Amino acid sequence: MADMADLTRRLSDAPDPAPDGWTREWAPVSRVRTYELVLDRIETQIVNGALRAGQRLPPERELAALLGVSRPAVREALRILEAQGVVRSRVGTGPDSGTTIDRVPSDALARLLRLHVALGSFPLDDVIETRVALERSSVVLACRHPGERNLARMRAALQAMDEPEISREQFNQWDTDFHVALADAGGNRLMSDVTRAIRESVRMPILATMTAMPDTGTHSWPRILDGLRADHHAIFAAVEAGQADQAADRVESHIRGFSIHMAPQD
Amino acid sequence: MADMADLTRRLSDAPDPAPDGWTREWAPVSRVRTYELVLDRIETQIVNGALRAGQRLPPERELAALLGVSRPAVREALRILEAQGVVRSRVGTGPDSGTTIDRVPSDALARLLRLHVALGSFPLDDVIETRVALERSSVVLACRHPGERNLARMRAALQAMDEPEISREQFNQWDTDFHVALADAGGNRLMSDVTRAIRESVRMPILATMTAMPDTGTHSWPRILDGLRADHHAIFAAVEAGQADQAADRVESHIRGFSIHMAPQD
DNA sequence: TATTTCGTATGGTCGGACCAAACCTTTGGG
DNA sequence: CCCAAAGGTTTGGTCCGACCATACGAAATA
Repeated sequence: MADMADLTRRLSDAPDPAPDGWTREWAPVSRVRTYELVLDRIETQIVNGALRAGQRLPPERELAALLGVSRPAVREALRILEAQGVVRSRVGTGPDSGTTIDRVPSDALARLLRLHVALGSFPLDDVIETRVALERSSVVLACRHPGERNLARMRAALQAMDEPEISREQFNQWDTDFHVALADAGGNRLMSDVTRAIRESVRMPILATMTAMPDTGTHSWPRILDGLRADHHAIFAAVEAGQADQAADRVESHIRGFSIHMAPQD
Repeated sequence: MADMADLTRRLSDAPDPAPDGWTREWAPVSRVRTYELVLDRIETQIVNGALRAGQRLPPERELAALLGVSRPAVREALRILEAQGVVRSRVGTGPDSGTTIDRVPSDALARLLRLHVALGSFPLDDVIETRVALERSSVVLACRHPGERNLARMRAALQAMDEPEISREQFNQWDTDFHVALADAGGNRLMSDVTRAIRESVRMPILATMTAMPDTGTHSWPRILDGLRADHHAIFAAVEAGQADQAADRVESHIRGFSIHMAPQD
């Protein structure tokens, strides 16, 4: 509990900042919601380094009492931290029980981007452009030390995507796996997490584009499919051979090549 | 309310998926928390496109009744969406009141990354590497259409950083502004938001590094400061002149050059 | 008509209660 | 003495109901 010292000051002790020249009673009421105060307090501790991965927070009831707020307020703050992959709550009395700091950012990132891509917070072209930048860098890193495990994942995805009767859904799934493995092979956790989040966030738009493709003709799905397969094999070959520049260029043209078929957002 | 059709099915109506061969009563109890069900329901509507930016959600009480859950459960889900910049809640009765869908991802991204960088979810080297990749791309884009407004922000930051007696804190602040303006000038919202989030997430580590620098000697703060100033002016000149490759290289060497002074994470 | 007042819808906050899970302790039998 | 069963304790999960504060809109009033 020594590290929790800052949590023991009641939130109400923090004086409201009164704007210059205004009397205290005419100062704007605190429109800061209670859970935000709790959140700020915990986040400050984390940024200060007082709270570290693996550490336990006080029980909800105790925390609420310490901060002078209600349990729902504490819970709302903890829910947010949990959704951010910063905290994990477990019932019971064991050493793993209660609320502890843990760091699992990738799902949180993916959720966040998925929602905002769906909402159109980011133009699709911007997402594509960012994806190109990140996957280029990832693949360059991957060419140095790909790691047999990630290479195996890519091989499995390649083989699955070569299946003659593969559906668009299945292809899309394996394509995601391929690119995620590629990003992981780069060995950069942040780049990999963001890349995975972006790839997953465009999964639905990509699937919609694939589904809209006709079964015959120049821009038919079978033709596109063959092109994508060839792209993947070429990218993989370049990575395996350690040809960074070539791999990066192939990834870029692969992504851009498909994206021209995607309709702009409504 | 037509769009809310899917929200009118009570959550309890969804049958628990019983594992194959297991009788219903021996099936594992739902360890899925109630707020997650609410969250999934709303997120699905967003991804499906049934809920769009600007639309209003039903009042909390009504939503709770519709879904057959308690108001705290609904509130926890809404708090998470609010922390993700997906939703905004306002009291009152006006047209802007209640909970509406709005999209402000940048703060949410920044918060998320800041916490995870502080927690060491990402090695500092990975953060630097990602920052290089994104800022290189940003600056290349910025060279095409910088936009007078962002150029002006950069000029202001440059001027402020040239102040002879500037403190490390102030310099760090203006440096952040400079890089954020640079990212904005690229015109790519996602890249800009992620870049800003990353730059802000390393603000504290960078400040700590600056503060640890001695006042005299080869690696003293005054010398480093002069180098950083020169870097910024060179980057700005390249952007203004539209020399994309040069600008990108200068940004990269600027970031890497300082990062070698940063201690690895504990 | 303009202004004030009051009602109403809505989120914000709280306290309390009970449940369920998980571990720990005690108890009792062998 | 050991081990299994039973019960206790801690902790998060869920819900209910109440009350407050805000902001708008409608009704009453000058």
